[in-house]
Amino acid sequence: MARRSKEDAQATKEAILKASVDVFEEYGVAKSSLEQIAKKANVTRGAVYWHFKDKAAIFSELQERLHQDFISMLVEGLGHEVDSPLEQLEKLCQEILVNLIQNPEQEKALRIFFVTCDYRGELEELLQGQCDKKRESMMVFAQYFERAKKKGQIPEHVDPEVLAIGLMCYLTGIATEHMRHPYAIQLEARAACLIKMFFNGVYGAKLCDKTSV
Amino acid sequence: MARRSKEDAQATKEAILKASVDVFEEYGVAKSSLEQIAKKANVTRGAVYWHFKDKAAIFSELQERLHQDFISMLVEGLGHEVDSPLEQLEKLCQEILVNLIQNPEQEKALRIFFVTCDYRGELEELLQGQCDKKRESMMVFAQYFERAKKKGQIPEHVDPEVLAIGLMCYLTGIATEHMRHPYAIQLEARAACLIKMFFNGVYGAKLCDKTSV
DNA sequence: ATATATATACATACATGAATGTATGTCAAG
DNA sequence: CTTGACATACATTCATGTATGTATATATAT
Repeated sequence: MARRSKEDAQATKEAILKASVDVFEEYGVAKSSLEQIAKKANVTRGAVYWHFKDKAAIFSELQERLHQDFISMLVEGLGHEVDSPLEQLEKLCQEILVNLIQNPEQEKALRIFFVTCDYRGELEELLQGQCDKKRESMMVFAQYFERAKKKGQIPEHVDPEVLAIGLMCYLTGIATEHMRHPYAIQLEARAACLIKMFFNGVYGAKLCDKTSV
Repeated sequence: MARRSKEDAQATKEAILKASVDVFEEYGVAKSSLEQIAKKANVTRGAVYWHFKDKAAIFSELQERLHQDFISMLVEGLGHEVDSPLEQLEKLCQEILVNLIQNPEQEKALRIFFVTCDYRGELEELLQGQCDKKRESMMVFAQYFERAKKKGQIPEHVDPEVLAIGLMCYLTGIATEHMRHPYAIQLEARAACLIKMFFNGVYGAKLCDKTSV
């Protein structure tokens, strides 16, 4: 039963990660046992403990990978200058949501980090990492708004950072609600509309500036 | 050591609920043991099992109470007709966030349901209840928008329900981000501004209607 | 009003199961 | 032949649920 070349080892590690996603999603991170994960990956707990220190280590690696994908998607758009950064960002946000609906693997992963996991205890330190990653994304958002401002598409007194924060909250709110109560908000039908609502506010001129309460 | 009149019993039940909030918040719902809760409430697990079937029952009662408070706060505003329902709702939303910051007990409770808890396993059925309650709140939101529409403050083709969904997502997004990463979004300073951003979008005329993609 | 019975409101003790981490065994790759 | 890549076995912890004990409050009968 024993085969263990370098590639084989890497393959079982991937299998463990993949199995973890499924198990985490089905039972919640806290209630998933390494035994369940091992079984789903067709290995024993011995293999799991060989590749990972503990459950938190598995979780951490999954988190790392997901955020990497997400951010690279955002940054890609920044690559080429465009006439209307706001429209570009709006499209991007729609794509993010559509992607979420159409890509079950990604949805599974996101669901784990936002819905089916709490960070108290062993995972607490990983929250800091998550916060940093979000900050990265937010700064990318802010760059879009910054560009729009330079083009005069956003009033001078508006702070791009606040816009970025608002957008981030809105997106995570939509995603979370969608994943927590799948049928409730009917995201497929309403994604574009919901995003548009937000950007209407951005285009508007009555936004408050940095110094307002 | 034993005193157990009707009122005493009620008091210990309250003590258990109060202790549960603290323990849940500190360790996460999944990792909290009834022993910890009992100790914090100065009783034994016997008392806990007397008043509640299991941990899920405690959680359920906490959830029930919180949503009740929240909804009654929303509905209260509906009581009196007002010139500008939109402004009224905007103020209400600001109040909700400010309340969140200033009322630590409420923040603790909310944190439990949004951040420090996952609903897989024993709590899964409670998600349905949560969904229903949110639906209630959303319908209240929708009523505000409906009124604004009747007054011609929102274009005819706009669906109040979508507005309500968007607002709900936005609010939960802000609350969740704030509680997950307390310092990150600086809610105290930005609450009003963030809310205003959203309502700018509502006042705008370019919103999509029910039939748009 | 007093005595008695019963249910209430817990505390204590016990049995069980599940998950964890580690220690050890094993076999093929390098 | 040594180390990497696991599988197996073991010891321990810990939470849960239940069973049992018990003192008091409250209802009931006298």
